[in-house]
Formats: sequence, C-alpha cells, structure tokens
Amino acid sequence: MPAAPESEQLLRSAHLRVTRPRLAVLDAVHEHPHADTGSLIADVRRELGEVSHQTVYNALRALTDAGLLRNIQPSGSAARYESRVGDNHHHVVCRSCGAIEDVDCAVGIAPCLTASDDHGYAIDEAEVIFRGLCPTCSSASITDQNQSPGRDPHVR
Amino acid sequence: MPAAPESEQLLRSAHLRVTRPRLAVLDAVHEHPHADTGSLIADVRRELGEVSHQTVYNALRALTDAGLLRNIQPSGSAARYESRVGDNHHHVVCRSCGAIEDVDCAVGIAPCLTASDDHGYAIDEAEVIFRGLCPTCSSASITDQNQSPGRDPHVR
DNA sequence: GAAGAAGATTTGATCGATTCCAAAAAGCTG
DNA sequence: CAGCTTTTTGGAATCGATCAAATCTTCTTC
Repeated sequence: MPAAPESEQLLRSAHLRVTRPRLAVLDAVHEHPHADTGSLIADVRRELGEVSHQTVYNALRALTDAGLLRNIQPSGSAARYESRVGDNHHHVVCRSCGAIEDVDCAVGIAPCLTASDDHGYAIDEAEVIFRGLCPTCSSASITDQNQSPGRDPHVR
Repeated sequence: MPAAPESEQLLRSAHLRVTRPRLAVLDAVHEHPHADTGSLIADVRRELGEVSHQTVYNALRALTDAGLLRNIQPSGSAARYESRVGDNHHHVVCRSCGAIEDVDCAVGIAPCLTASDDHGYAIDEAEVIFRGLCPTCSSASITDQNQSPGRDPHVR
C-alpha cells in the first residue's frame, strides 16, 4: 500500500527504481516549486528522517535526466527544481529576494524558439528569464528609503 | 602616457579609479567575450604578471556594477563576462562544449520584454538563452556514434 | 518467496568558484 | 607632496556540488 501511488507510477514509467528518497524528493519539489537544493534536502529529512545530501543530489539528477523534473539556475543562487516540465514556460525572478514565479510564453511557442541568427547551432530550447522586483520587495523599497539596494536581502 | 586611453577614459567616466588590474580586466573581456572568470584571471596574469584572483573578482564586480561589463551565468559553468552592454542581445549556448555566441533579439526589443502575466513584478530586463549544439559538436556527434552524449566534453 | 545481480544510499573526502578579512600599497584630492 | 580613501594582497574560510568505496535495497528470476 504505497503512500503516493502517482509518484510511484511516475518513477516506474521512467524506468527508475522506486525508493523512499526519490519519492520524497519528487513530492518535495511538487510541494515547493522553485525550491533550491538546500531546502529540498531539509524537506526530505523532515519527511524521512536523516537522508544524506548525496542521495538528494543523486535523486535530483536522476529525476531531471528522466525528464520528471526541470532544473533552473538563477544567477547567484543554488540550483532550483520544478515539476512543470515540457510545457514551454518561463520565469520571473525577483532581483531583491530571489523569489521565482512561472510565466507562460508571451508570444506563443514558436517565436520564442526562433533566433534571428542561429550561428549554425542546432537549437532545441529557448529559455527566457525576466528580472525585476516582486510586489513585496517593490513596495518595501519605496517605503524603506534607507535600505541597501539589491544585495540579496531576505533570501532563505 | 597611458597604454589604452580608451579603457582609461571608460573607467574615469564611471567614477572608478584607474588601476592596472582593472585596465587589464577590461581589455581581457574585450578580447575574449564570454570568457569565464578562470581564463580571465589567466589573461590578466599573462598581461601583468602575478595578480591575486581576489583582485580580478573585485574588478569584475566593480566594472559590472558600473555597467561597463555584463555578467552571464550559463548553468553549470563559472561566471562569464562580456563587454557588449545595453544593446538587448541574447545568447546561444552549446550543450556539449559550452561555447557561446551572441544573438540579436529575434522579434525586436519590445515583445521580448513583455511577459504574459507579470505577477505584479516590476520587470526591467528579459534574458533569452538558446540551447543546442554548435556546428562543431553537431557534426562530431553525427560522425562519432559511440561518444557519451551530453556530459560536458571538451569544456575548458 | 528466496537468491542474485544491478542499482541506490551512506559516509567522508575533495574540489572548484567565490567571498571574507586584515594588512600593505596605490590612486586621487587639495 | 601630504593625507585620506579605495585597491590590492595573501591566506583562510564558505558553499554548493562531485567523487569514490563499502554497504544495503530493489527488482528479477526461478
């Protein structure tokens, strides 16, 4: 009697062995999209008790390679993962707190994938990252005049 | 009698003190666009003799903050820098060897900067990264059938 | 449902990129 | 050229991620 039949099925259909750490990692990413590796490790341990960080790294790698997760690496942050895969969506990243939100492609799928000059590259993916201030940081920087701007504040 | 009057002028107009390391860093990035920090350190040392890595990091930070350089961070690679700034261009990155080329925005400036749903963010920049295989790696992977795919080969 | 082989997890070391720090040196202003 | 500020040095420390060997699980097969 498996706790999360769906996750288990996902693993099996990807020809991956079903293990407790992998199930926990999969669930953690589903529950906290865009979470970084550190907090995912914490989530998994909260769920299962002590689990080595190596195991979480291994699981993230395996799940990503299998196409079950997607890896994103905003500048200046540890690797982050999300479970929305294969749907051509992009991200907004807050310059101040590092928060991330999903954004659907502005102009449909095709235009985003077309480079003006591909330099002979066989391009198979286009990633778009929007940067700016999230609502919270935005209002904070108006209110709080004497804060130091931009140098990663309340990131966790 | 300055060696590179232009670079010196650039620094002065950005209200930065003119030092030999900074001039060398500026020149190195101009000569090798998209170079990573490691090779820039090597370039600077080739030019000036021993220079601490910290100095190069400081210079890159200062020049980037001043808007004289732009920082890009492809996943899985050290930070890279380029001197084309303020002209809204993007990049193609080779999945295999990590090579980077500039790409002008496919659909003009405005569409690229427009997110379908901005989630309340005050967006000020949109970055596009195209991924695929460069001509060299592309033909190599056709010829060389038994190569292991994707796990960063001849990166340096 | 037990045994064996392939694959996962643990443990602990190691690495590469980057940052922190205090002291010494160099650039700029008057 | 004197003095103040900013940079550079050199070394240690941090952080995220990877490597490697030994041990333990899962899946397969009988």
